Amino acid sequence: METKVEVKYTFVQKDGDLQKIIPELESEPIIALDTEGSDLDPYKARLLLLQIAVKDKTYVIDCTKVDISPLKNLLEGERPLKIAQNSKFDYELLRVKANIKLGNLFDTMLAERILTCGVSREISLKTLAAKYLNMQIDKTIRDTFSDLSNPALRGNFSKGQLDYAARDVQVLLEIFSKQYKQLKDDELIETAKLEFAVVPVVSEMELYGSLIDKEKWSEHIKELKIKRDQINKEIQDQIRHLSPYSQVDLFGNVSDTVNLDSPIQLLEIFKKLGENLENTAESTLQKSTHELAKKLLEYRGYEKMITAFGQTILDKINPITGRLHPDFIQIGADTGRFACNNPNLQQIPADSGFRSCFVAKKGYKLITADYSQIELRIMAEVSEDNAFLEAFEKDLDLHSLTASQMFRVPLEKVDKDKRFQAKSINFGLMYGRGPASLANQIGLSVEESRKLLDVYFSSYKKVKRWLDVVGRQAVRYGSVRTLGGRKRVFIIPERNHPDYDKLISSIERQGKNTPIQGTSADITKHALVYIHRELEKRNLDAHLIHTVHDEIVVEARDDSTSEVMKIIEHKMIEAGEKLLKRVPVKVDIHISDCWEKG
DNA sequence: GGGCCGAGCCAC
DNA sequence: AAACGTGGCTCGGCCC
Repeated sequence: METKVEVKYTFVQKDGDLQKIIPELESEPIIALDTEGSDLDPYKARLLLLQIAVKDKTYVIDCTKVDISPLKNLLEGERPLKIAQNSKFDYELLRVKANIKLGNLFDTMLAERILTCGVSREISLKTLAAKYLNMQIDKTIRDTFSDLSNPALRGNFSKGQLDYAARDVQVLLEIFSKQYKQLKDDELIETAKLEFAVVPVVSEMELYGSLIDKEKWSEHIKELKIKRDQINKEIQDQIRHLSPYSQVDLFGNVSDTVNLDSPIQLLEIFKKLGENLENTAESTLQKSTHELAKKLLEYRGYEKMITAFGQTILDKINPITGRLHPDFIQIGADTGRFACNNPNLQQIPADSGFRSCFVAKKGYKLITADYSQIELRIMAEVSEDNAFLEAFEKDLDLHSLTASQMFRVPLEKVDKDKRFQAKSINFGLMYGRGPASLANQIGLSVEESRKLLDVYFSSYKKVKRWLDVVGRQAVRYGSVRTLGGRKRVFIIPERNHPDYDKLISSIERQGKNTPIQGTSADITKHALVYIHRELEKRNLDAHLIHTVHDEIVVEARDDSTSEVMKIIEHKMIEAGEKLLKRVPVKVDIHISDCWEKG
C-alpha cells in the first residue's frame, strides 16, 4: 500500500502576499530554496516558480505573476543560510532572470559528493530523500515544466506541479541537518565551505562563457578533413583487394567500405596481410612494421580531431549569447578535480589549431595563468624530501637535477634523453607507476628501469617513504586526505576476492595520487574564489571563463589587463601558500588575443 | 531507437 | 605478459 502524504504549502501569487512573508523569512537563520524553470539553459528558460521552505512552512512563489526582486537582499546576503540541491542551477536561473546572485549557500548535492567521494556517485535528490528520509520521491512531473504546450507556461500550474515543487524544497532542510552532522563528524566542514564558495564563481564562469572564432575554427576543420580524406584514400586503395566489405555500385564506383573505425574489420585486413594483431590499440599498431599500421595511426589522429572537436563544438554555441557555455562539474573526479562537458573544454588539444580559436571579444584580452609544476611541489611539501624542497627553493630545473643525480653526471652534462627519463620518473611516481610501465615509455628493459628507480629513490629517500606510507594507509584505513582536508574513501576488497592483489595495488596507487592531485584541486578552487572576489570588489570588467586543473583563464577589458594580471598571479600564489608551507609557489602568466600556452 | 559498454584518444 | 592517476567524447557493437 502506498501512503499519500499531503503536501502543505502557501501558493504566493500576488506581490502583496510576498511582502507579507518577507519579515518572517528575514528572521530565519536557515532557509531551503529551489526554482523551477522551463529549460535547463538559463538563457532560454522562463523562471516559473521559486520555492522557499523554513522550519514549518513552505512557500511556492509564482514567478510568472510575482516580482521577486524584494527578495534580493535576503537571497544574496550572508543571512540566512540557503540550502539548495545543485545550487548552480538556481544561481544561474535567478541571476539571468532576476539579477539575483545567491549568497551563503549549502548545496546538498555537493555535500553528498564530499561525503561519499570514492564510494558513490548517487547524488540526486531522489537518492538523498531515500537515504536520509527514507522517502520515495517521484521526479517524473519535473518534465512537465519544460513542455511548451503546458498551461504552466501561461501561468496556470497544476496541483501536481505545485505539490511536486513544494515537496522538492521541503525535503532539503532535513537532508541538510543530517549531512551537516556527518560533515562535522568526518571533519569535512572546511572542504564543504570551499566547495560552496566555489558555486557562485563557477556559475558566473558558465554564464559568461567563452567566445570562438567560428570562421577560423571551420577553416581548421576543413584542412583536417582534406588531410584525413587523402590518407583514407591511400589506405583504401592499398587494401581494397583484401576487403570482404567492398562493393561496386551500378556505375562501377568502388565504395570505401572498409570502416577504418572498426577494430573488427581492421583485424581481418591485417590477418590477410599476414599480421595477427591482438587488437588495434595505438601501442599495438606502433609495434607493427606494416605501412598500413603507420597510415592508420595518422588517419586516426585526423579523425579524432574532426569528430571530437569539429562541428560538434560549433553546434554548442548558444544562439542567445553567441558563446560557449560548458557545464563545469565542480566535483567531477573523486580527487576533487573539476570535470567539464557540453563541450569538455578541458580536453581541447593543446598543440593544435583549435585552442587558438578561443578568443577574447573585441576590446578585451585573454589572460592565461597556470601553476608551475604544482603537483611536484605538492609532492615536495608532503614528503618533506630535502632534495626536492631545495630544488624548488633555488628554482632549479627539477628534472635536470634528478637526471644529474640518477646518472651521476654534472648538471651541465644532462642531455635531452636523460632529462626525459628523469621527467618520466618524476611524473610517473605520482601515479604510482612501476618499473614495467616505466621501461615501456623510456625505452629500457624492465631490469634497467628497476635499477634506475633504485638510484632515484636513493637520492629522494623521503619521497619513497611518503609514497610507501600513504599507499599502505589507503589500504589500512580505507581513506586518504588532501592538504585541504578533502577525503577520498576506498572500498577494500575481501581477502578471498579473486582479484584481491590487483585491487589492492590499484588502491595503493590511488592512495598515492589522490593527496597530490586533490591538493592541486583544493588550491585551484581557493584561487578561483579569491580571484572572483577581488575582481568583483574592484569592479573590474574581467571575468573568469575557464579552468583546466592547474590553469585559469580570464577575459579582461583592454584597459584593465595589467591590473587583472597582477591580481590573478597574486591570488593564485596566495591560494597555493594557504596549503603549501615549505615550498614556494610559482605561477606562469601571460596575455594574448587567444587561448594558448605562454 | 535508446541505453550501456569497451576501445581508443584528447586533456592535465 | 603486464602492473599509470583523474576525467569526457565518439564510435562500433550489443541488448532490449
